[in-house]
Amino acid sequence: MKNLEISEIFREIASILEIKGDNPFRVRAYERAAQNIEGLSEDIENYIKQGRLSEIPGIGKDLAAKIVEIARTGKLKFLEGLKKTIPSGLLELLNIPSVGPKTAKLLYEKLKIKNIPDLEKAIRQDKLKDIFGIKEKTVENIRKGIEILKRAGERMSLAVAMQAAEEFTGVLRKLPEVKRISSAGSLRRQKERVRDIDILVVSRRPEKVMNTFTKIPAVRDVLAKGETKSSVRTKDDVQVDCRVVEARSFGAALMYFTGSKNFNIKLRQLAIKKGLKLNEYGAFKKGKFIAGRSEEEIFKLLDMAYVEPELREDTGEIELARKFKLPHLIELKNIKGDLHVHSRWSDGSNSIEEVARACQEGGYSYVAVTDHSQGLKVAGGLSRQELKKKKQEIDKVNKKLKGFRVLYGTEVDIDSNGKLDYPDEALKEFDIVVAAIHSGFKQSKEQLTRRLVRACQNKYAHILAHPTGRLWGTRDAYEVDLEEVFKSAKQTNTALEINAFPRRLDLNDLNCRRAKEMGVKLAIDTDAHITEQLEMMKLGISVARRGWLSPGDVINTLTLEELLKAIKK
DNA sequence: GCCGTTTTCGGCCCGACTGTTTTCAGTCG
Repeated sequence: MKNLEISEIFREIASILEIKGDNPFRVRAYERAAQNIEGLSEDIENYIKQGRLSEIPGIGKDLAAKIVEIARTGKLKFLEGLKKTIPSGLLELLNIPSVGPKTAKLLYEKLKIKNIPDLEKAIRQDKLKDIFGIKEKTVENIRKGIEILKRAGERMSLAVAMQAAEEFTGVLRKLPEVKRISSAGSLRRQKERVRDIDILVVSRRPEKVMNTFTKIPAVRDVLAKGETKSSVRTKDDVQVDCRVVEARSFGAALMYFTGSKNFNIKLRQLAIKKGLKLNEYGAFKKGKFIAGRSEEEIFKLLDMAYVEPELREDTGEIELARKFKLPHLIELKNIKGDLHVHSRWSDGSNSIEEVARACQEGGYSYVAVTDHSQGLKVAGGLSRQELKKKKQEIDKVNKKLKGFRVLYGTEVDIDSNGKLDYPDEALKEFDIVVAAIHSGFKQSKEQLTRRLVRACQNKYAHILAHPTGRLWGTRDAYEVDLEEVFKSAKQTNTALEINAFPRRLDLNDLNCRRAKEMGVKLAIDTDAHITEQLEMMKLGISVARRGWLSPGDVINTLTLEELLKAIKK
């Protein structure tokens, strides 16, 4: 996949052109192209091979040629040339909050500042104030910005963002002045990583809300405080923005604040074509307010279907919404069971009965207890002897429980050649076989692909778990030809997993969408090792929704009888 | 640099907040 490589290059070009003061629309063209390529669910090499590059929005003749050049040579002459025109460190200045292209350029031209260390030195020597237009406050903001940049590591996970947001909405919701409140931004779009948190409030007393908001205990710095909009940074280095609007603007503001940016831009363009103006206060015709109270109202006005927040990335959803052909997205309540859960039999913490009762209380009608296989000693993998005892325990629990079924399962290891860790005569005894790679991540792409394909071809393997092996913060996805795996999964009726474990979320949203396009069935599982982790199903649902999945694409939305029929190979 | 139900040229989403200014440019989302 060259998709990310290409979008990185286009982003870099955009940054350089911006500093150089090039046509801002040209800059945006590169940014837009970068974003659209990043959002593709399909390998861009397929587009090249089939001459379909111009189908990608924002890709014209010129950018198409550049994409081909990068794919062929791994480089782009245009960028190499551009890089020579400015010092390489200058781009990193743009990462400093409050420093944009104009300031970066100014710093370079007046003080020959080429990178962040230069800038820090200049601040220490009090040289910035020599520049016309820069005074005490600006220097202070830049100094703080550098600090923030150094502290702020990566984006936070969706799970952490949900919690952080609750710290703020929980307090604000209790104010009598707050009529409505919602989180927005990438959190509402349920992206797997979130940079900052946006909160939208309806109130007639914005000053009260702003005062409370900026004084919430978690706040360390107030970055900006206005009449209707404020930004703070928490002690955990999370930026939180809060905006107050009137009730009649709630829908318009929610839409605007939810984004994505490209989605908003396209909708506003659509509005213009219809003789309307769309902003965060509403839709206006000749300056007169005509809609804005709810998002639904605005979509209706634009002659399109409601677009779920998770789809708002401008990757084809707007066009489908205008034809009223959007997929009906899966919801948490559609899930009837978890097909990948560990018990005390291997490395889990609960008995089978505890797992079963927790699942039943959660509203499920089945769960597959899938402990590790014999080869995975570190995780307490089960010998064939132990399997027999485990099966007996499951039978016992099943007799006890009414209206619920524990499925006899395993998470069987896929060895370095693609063979499964139990022989077929053991595998065929299981109700559910989940197969997964746990070692040999550094093998070649061909080897890894072959392993997964061979696992699909096993007659008794029902699900491929965490198919790309990524563990956020620990290791990247291993090299694997997913298109090949998808093809094989489709042919052999093997489902691929969306592992809902917060550090995994594997498959991710884009891969998930591609899998669906190729006709592959998915399973959303938590891989829970203690019953509390069963809750993580909601994160898997987020991925699935961002991956355009409907209930029909996911096998664990089926009833027990349907499921057991559907997984037969 | 892209794009076309006004256009193949001339547009390109829109507004809040800040700092340094006496009316606005820069940054951000």
